[in-house]
Amino acid sequence: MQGRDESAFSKDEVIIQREKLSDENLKRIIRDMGLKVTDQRLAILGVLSRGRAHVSAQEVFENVKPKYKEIGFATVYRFLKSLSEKQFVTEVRMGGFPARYELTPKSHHDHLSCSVCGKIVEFQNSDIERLQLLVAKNNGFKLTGHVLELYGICPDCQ
Amino acid sequence: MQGRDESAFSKDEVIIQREKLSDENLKRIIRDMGLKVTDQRLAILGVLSRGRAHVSAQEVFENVKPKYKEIGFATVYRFLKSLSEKQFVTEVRMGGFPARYELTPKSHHDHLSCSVCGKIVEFQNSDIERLQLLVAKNNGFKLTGHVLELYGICPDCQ
DNA sequence: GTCTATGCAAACTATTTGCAGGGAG
DNA sequence: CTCCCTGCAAATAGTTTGCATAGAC
Repeated sequence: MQGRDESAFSKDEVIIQREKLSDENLKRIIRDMGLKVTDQRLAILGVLSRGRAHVSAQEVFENVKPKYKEIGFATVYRFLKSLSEKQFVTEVRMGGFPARYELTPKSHHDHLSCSVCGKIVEFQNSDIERLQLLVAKNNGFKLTGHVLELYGICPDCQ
Repeated sequence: MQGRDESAFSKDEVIIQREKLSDENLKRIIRDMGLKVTDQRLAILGVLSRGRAHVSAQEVFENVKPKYKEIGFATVYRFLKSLSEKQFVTEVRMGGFPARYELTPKSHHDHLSCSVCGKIVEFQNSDIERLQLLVAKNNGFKLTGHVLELYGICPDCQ
């Protein structure tokens, strides 16, 4: 999808290591939430853990449907909501696009998203993080968190 | 609201000047967009320029209604959209909440807010802006905007 | 007078909820 | 066997669009 050579590879861009979760892991996550293990829930979690990060409910639905043709949107939304509430997944909303979901990453990162197609790229930049701390300190604040979302037009949409 | 002395004043912090727009100014804005001047449009712009920053379409509607009881949501949305497209207002979407609109500030700024008392400090930091551009460029994106919100605990609340 | 803007209602998109039956523990 | 979970359909919230009329220029 990206005819980009090594030299152009940004130091900021990160390929987040999403853990490969075994079926047993998935089941434990569900049980830890105090919920029952069902095929649908396993399938939804499977999509989140195996597939591309940042999937919309629609995409989850379409990925699960081949196996469980009778699954409904309600099931997808309801489970995604449970997962969000329990912090197992993070809901990312950008622009007017449908929410996208990712397994809550171990390592912090920010998002760069395309305002045309909605594609999301993750990045980390320690210089920005450091400057944020500085701004907070200069204002006497103790920094506890931040949201940094960059909007732009991706190479494919330009 | 700020029992703080001069020495603690950060170089990053800015007090945003929100311009007081006269009726003539409002009309000019509308004409400059190549649109016709109507009472409804003046009223909508008036709400944006006089009231609190970051109003939702709903709030604009409610503020205009007393004067123009027959106004419809469509008019509000349509004009807000025109204003956004022409960059006269900026659309801010956070979480799953309805979009909020503010007259595009002359000087760009970000927010540092206290998670205890809710106080908001606006700041500018050109180093961070520069780094953001770099991140976008490294990923082949054309940067069009960003949201940077820092959360922390202010001096008074620590 | 011409063409844009408006109000209304209906359409649309993303998401949530009510309900009766189905399945996990 | 008991609830929780599911699918379906209907409901909701925010926003957009189609259309006939009203109004700006």
